[in-house]
Amino acid sequence: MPKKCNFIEKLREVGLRPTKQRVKMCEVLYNREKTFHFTINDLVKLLSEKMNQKISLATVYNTVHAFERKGYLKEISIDSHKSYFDTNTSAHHHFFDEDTHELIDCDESDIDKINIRKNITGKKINSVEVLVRVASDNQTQK
Amino acid sequence: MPKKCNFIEKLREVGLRPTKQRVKMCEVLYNREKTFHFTINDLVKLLSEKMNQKISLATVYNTVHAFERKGYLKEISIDSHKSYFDTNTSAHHHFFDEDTHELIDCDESDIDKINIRKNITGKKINSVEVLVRVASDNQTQK
DNA sequence: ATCTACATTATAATAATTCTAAACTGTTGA
DNA sequence: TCAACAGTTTAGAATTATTATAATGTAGAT
Ligand SMILES: [Mn+2]
Ligand SMILES: [Mn+2]
Ligand SMILES: [Zn+2]
Ligand SMILES: [Zn+2]
Repeated sequence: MPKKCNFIEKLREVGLRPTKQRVKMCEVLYNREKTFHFTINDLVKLLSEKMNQKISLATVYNTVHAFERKGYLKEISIDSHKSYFDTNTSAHHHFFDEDTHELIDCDESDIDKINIRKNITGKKINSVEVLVRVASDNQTQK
Repeated sequence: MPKKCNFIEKLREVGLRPTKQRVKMCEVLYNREKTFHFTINDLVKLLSEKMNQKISLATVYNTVHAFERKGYLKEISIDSHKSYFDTNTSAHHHFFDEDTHELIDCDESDIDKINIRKNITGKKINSVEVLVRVASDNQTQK
């Protein structure tokens, strides 16, 4: 996604009408340095609090899924209880902080290339992703 | 878990009362060769159909979570929309068949040891797990 | 300006999961 | 042996995340 505000172009390119709700969502999601990991709830809060944009919950869901279909967002499974999304849509690895429930992207260099020795007959590999769960080091817990 | 039916002992060992519901669940979960990956729904179906045991849904949830707390089951995150559980409670890797939604355990030998080069300050690594998504090889789709 | 397909919205519906409170049962120890 | 208690089960209600519905609005083309 672009650095500044011509999300209108980008949306049109993939065949999504650049409505003001979608443009606002793009601004929240993509006007930032690093990739953004979020839940629907995070996003709704950001839209209503930071931006003063009231967008109906249904639209947020619709738009997130539209972006996902168009390759602007990727769903990440770390918690079976709610959906996390990621503005980094490539196959990549994560650290998951079990204290803060924060996801952190791994760089290429952080983890050696994974070598899969087994193959399932008649199946091709779509993705290989590593999840590294981390937690507080200090033994402050009883 | 044991091969035959002294689940009563095992349950007592971890401080769970060996009620008939729990013993039946143990039989369904652990009287099998390979590790078992399942959703709550799978389990309820197995209990009512194969075994002729009607167990309330609340009890199935309660018991699964009790087993999880006691280290008899582990929750697996592959799908943000429902919970999968695994009778293999060690940290291990999986293949996930995106056609059939089936989980398959990887053996030690299937994937080389993962080398993590990055570390998050103040955090220790709890687990490192790989998810390999696979799907049908034939290009039968449009 | 008009039209039309696509979007947005409030609201209802559904699905997974958890809570509640009453009835039940495994275990303990008199 | 058996009453008593704590832990367990249960049906059903409540909660939460998500999706569907159907009426209204709007972007983009003519
Ligand atoms: Mn989804
Ligand atoms: Mn859970
Ligand atoms: Zn990421
Ligand atoms: Zn497994």
